[in-house]
Amino acid sequence: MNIGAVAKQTGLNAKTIRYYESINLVDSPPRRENGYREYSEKNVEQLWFLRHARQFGFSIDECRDLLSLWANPNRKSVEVHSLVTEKVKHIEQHIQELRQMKKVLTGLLDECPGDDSPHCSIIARLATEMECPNG
Amino acid sequence: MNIGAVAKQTGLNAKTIRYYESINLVDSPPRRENGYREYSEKNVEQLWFLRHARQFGFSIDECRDLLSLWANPNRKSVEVHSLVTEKVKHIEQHIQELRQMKKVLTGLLDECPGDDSPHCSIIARLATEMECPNG
DNA sequence: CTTGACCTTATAGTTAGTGAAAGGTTTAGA
DNA sequence: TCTAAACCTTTCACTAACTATAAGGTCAAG
Repeated sequence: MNIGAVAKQTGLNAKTIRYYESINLVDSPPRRENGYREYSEKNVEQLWFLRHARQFGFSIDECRDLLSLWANPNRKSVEVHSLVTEKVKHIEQHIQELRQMKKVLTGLLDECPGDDSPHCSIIARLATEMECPNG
Repeated sequence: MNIGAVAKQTGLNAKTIRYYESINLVDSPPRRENGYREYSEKNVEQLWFLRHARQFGFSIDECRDLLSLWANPNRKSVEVHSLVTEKVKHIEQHIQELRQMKKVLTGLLDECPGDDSPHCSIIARLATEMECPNG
């Protein structure tokens, strides 16, 4: 299978696939005489795995760990479980930060007339020395 | 005022201040004979503005727009209002995406025993061809 | 024989800085 | 007066995860 077909099948960009290879995230497929990459079943499966893991929001480094756990028949499921638990915690944190930001900005919007006048409390607050709105 | 004092006052890193200057986000302060930057009140105010805007979560490009609105006495507050409204919308979108991710991962966690056995439905799901979990 | 769709590589750009290298200046202390 | 610390300067390289571009080789159809 050529890279284009693999890209179409997995939904990954061909450039992304080459990128994953360049950072040694996946095995390098063998090359044909003309230099083209020839993907085996196993190569394609790795890429599918990555496609899914990335969609779940895992970083490249986390994907590296997941791939290694996948490949290891002696893995303990608790390792996977704690990796994912950590991930969920980070996501929760991120959500909290965004909620706080949204709250502050929404508050500012209420104070801004939003008309043709130049008076705007948002601008005023940005320009004024004040304590940190997020903490 | 030297860059170090400005950094201490505004809470911005000196490198960050130089960086903002290098991308023409703020006015370049004049230099002394020894080449050191000499910050005026106005220079420092711009940096304060940036500090605040960044804390509110605005990107550098958005800060550029906000700075320009701030400097423009003929601005209409509706321009600021719609810029911030857009920002809030993006934050909401982002939150929704993270919520969806969290939901899926939490669901996976429930299916994984988290013990010493290698059997793990999380790994299994990542390895299996399936439809996109986010949409 | 040419056109277009493939494939290859290397390089640079994206965000918003941070770290390091290598050096000049100033100030405080011995 | 010398020196060490604490400033300041610049430029380059690095981060995450690709994407875009350039410049070129290969292959299949008409």
